[in-house]
Amino acid sequence: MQKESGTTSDGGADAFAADLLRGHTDTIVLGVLRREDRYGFEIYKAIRDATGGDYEIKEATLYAAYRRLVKDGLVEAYWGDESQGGRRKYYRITDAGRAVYRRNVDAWVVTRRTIDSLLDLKGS
Amino acid sequence: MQKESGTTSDGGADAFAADLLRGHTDTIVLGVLRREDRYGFEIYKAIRDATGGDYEIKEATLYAAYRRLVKDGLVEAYWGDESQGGRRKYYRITDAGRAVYRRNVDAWVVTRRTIDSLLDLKGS
DNA sequence: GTGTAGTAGTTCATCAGATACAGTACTGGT
DNA sequence: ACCAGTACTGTATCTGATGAACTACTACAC
Repeated sequence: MQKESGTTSDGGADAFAADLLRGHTDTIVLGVLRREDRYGFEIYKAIRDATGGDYEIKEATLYAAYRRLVKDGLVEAYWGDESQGGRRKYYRITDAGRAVYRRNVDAWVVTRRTIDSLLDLKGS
Repeated sequence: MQKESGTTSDGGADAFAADLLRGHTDTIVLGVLRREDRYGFEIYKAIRDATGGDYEIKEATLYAAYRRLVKDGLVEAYWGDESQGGRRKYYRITDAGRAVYRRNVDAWVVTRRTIDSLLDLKGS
């Protein structure tokens, strides 16, 4: 994508979308998987619905996150036997994944407080 | 299977630092400049102190942000006349900058709520 | 006088996450 | 048959954050 002479302050009206979630994707996925196993597209839809259209974490972003999480041993993948040709790859959170999830939630709380204080959003 | 990300056996413990602030840097800088003009290193110190060591936005990151903000017309830069060789480059937020700041704060509130709900953090 | 540390600013190469885009494959409705 | 939606994958590209190195001045010590 290009800037299109983006000096106009309006050019970036919707440009701040999902970059603000950057770095939190893995934690969000772990959060979804915390309760039960889900398959990839299901997680995508769950997040898409939960964000209510405000943000949308793109499929490619999520599948990259799955790959990362599997590589790091935080989730395990297995193919569901839909047997009608459906090929759903399910993900299960591991103990290591739960530990990282808890740690990342703590980190998120700190992050939230940090940004709030930097933006002076205590009670105003 | 394995958890260690492979790069460093122990480095993962606190490796989640400032990437979580990613995308918010510009807004944070605008937030600092909202009240009064500041020079680069001063902003750096202000943020470093405000984060209390939890995170630290690196100098290079901030100077890159200043460049970006100036390029986009959200802040203006001018040299302070310290006249003792001191070379402090001050930054002043523009009207466009204030507008973007307000918009980004709104976006942050949505982001915060979004992540909170995805992590199921209603009341913690 | 030299050394060292802190202040202040800048440039550059590199990394990693997010995304656009393209592709494969199956299913259900018209 | 066609098309939209489901479901998964791969790759190229963009951007922000960072490490590292650099210039330059001041202050304090030895």
